[in-house]
Amino acid sequence: MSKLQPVRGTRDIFGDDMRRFSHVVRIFERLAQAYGFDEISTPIFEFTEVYKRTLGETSDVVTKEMYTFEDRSGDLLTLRPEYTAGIARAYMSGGMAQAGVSRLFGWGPMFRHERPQKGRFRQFHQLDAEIIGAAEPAADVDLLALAWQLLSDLGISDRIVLHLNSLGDQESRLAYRAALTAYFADHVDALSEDSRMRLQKNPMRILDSKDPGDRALLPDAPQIADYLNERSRAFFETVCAGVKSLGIPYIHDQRLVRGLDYYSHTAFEFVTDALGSQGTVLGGGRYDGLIEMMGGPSTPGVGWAAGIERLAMLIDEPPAPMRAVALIPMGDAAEKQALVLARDLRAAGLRTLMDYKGNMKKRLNRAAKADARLALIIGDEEVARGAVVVRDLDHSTQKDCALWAVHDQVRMMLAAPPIADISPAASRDVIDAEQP
RNA sequence: GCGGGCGUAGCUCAAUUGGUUAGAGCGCCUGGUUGUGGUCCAGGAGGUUGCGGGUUCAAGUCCCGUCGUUCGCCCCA
Repeated sequence: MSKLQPVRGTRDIFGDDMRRFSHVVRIFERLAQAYGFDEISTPIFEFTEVYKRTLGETSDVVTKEMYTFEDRSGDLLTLRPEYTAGIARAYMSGGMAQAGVSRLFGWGPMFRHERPQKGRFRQFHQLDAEIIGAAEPAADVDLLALAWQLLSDLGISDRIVLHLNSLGDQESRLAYRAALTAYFADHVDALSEDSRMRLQKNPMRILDSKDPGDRALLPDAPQIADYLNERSRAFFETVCAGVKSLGIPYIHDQRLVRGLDYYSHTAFEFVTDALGSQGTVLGGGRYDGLIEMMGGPSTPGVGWAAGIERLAMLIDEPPAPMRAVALIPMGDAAEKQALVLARDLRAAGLRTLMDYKGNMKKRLNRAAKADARLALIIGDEEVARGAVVVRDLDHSTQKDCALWAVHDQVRMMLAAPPIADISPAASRDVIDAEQP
């Protein structure tokens, strides 16, 4: 292999991968519109402070995963590792706060300097949906409904379960954190090395440790649910009730915590077992403290992000592109005519392929390989009498057609069932009936 | 950032205990067919065996490094 390779953890997306990718994005855009979200696009880099302040100094993203660099004017910039902080920043700098509740969606590349694995890249892409300015649990439910419908429309919801938890408000969280710290402090000797670090930085993360020793301590550990204050408990119950009425299957996963500092109340992940250890396909939660943390007015918010690559890996075959019409001009005069014909067919929205070289056999061959449905053959004879041969590549039938009637003829033949939809016997009949 | 597996043609894979000119299928190109495709037949192109070093008379094969990839840890989409 040559040195011309993409940077580690990045990749070119084309062919089947690109079709899957686009399909995911298209379904998302359509749904987000239906749910009343407005599209937003934010820069793929921000001042480093935007992420440092909001994600938490001790988070993995900030301590070891950011692509940070100094630009020519000496500003410290970071390629966005996630979408929410950038959108929150845009919300403030764009004066959206005056407009009341903002329902925003977007998608694009994210960058994290991690060890690549299946379903994990250094440049990856996320779908993102946020509701900023709504403090009500109904907003959380609304967002979960969008997420679930997305997974359903992609045809993958049967392989995915919603893990739902509440981290409570600030008060609840601090109380729980204190209790948790006290509990684990009594068992420091039994903790793994990683978890001893977590105990210092973010004790809640010990809860989702995979270390057997750590896990043995969990059954007796304090549970977040027992530390939720009345407000937080009511909030969570409303969210759960909404999820239930929507018929979204979920489990209350008390060990679900999120790595970023800005989360409160609702936290959730949609998880599949089909992607190895990268099972989370969509995740998010409520971040009531985020905007204040960034220096703005106290503003509630909820949101989620989904990995496009991970979703694309889970879906079945994406829809095939439109069957094409292939133009096969033979000779100079024919080529001129084909040029105009191609322009008109394309203007009419038909996928039209134009082949430039080779004998008829090769051109027909290429047309068939490109999955064209029809071939329009124009040679000197046809030019001379103002006609075109329209060949149905599925049925191996063809018709002579006057130039002025080509559009109608093409439409008619495209409307006929493709070969896949008719029985072999019927296909033979057609050929017998129409083959010259 | 840490640990394990794997890198041979565009793709999927062969190549005996280290042995001489690294093969096959698929795909691609050309011809058989001067204007009729998918089948068939014949031919062709395509490789610094990821890269670098080492051991050896001899390395695709063994050793070291490196890059990539993959699985797990960490964490997440």
